[in-house]
Amino acid sequence: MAKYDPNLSLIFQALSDPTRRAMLARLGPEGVAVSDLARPTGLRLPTVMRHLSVLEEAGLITTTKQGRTRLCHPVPETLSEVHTWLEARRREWEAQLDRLESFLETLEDDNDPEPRN
Amino acid sequence: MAKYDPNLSLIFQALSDPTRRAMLARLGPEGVAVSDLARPTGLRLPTVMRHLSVLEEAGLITTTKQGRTRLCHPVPETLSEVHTWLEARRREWEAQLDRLESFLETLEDDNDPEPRN
DNA sequence: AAGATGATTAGCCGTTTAGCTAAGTTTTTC
DNA sequence: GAAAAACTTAGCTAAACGGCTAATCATCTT
Repeated sequence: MAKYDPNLSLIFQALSDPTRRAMLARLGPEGVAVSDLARPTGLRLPTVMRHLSVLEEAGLITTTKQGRTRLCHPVPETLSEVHTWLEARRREWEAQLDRLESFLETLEDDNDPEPRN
Repeated sequence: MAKYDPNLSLIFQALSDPTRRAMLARLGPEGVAVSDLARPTGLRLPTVMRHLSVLEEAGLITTTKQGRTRLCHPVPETLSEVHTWLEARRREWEAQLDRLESFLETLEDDNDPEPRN
């Protein structure tokens, strides 16, 4: 089933850098060339290459070579892995919220004589 | 509106460590003591404290002192910030998929007269 | 064929990270 | 009131990170 290793550590690590997040946000339909991704960052090309390889190893992008330029494409499926983990935590933590809410409601019951259903 | 700085870098950085993710997954309704979080990790207490302070600075947990023990509580709202960012990327990247799909369909029409299922 | 353009490799450098030990501090508990 | 329990602080180390330059490779363009 799981065709690729989710490796959340690599993914989160990749996402933890603002430059890399900005690059992901600039990705578009046709694929974006390395130089075009580099330009707005103000960083040198080797530095940008490093960022891109981090993103690629995390599975967040794929790249293809066309002539002398390399195009970068987003990989949405990898974000799903993050989403899955997030939702798992949220569900686990909701139990706490539910209990907190009912606790707060009992407080309201003390102050508020309205009937309950 | 935004009452606190989302600081996605801190959040993703905090989530990039498997030990920290495991600790988050062990958080429960009543709050969990530092020692109880430490035990299954096999790490020394100062190391665990470091991890917890990273999580706290990222806004992923809050801690309260009760006597000599410190209890750790999850902060679900912070996960929402991540969720928001993720969904933004997914929406942006979907445009690509839609265009790619229709592009592929045009190819199929050209090359392959067989019906598709 | 030469030069420009885009990417890549190798390697340096200061900072941050994740672990540790050793030595506190503060609250129980006996 | 002494010892145990639970955390805390200070400080060490090796490895990883994020930036850089310099030099090289590969592909257009003229």
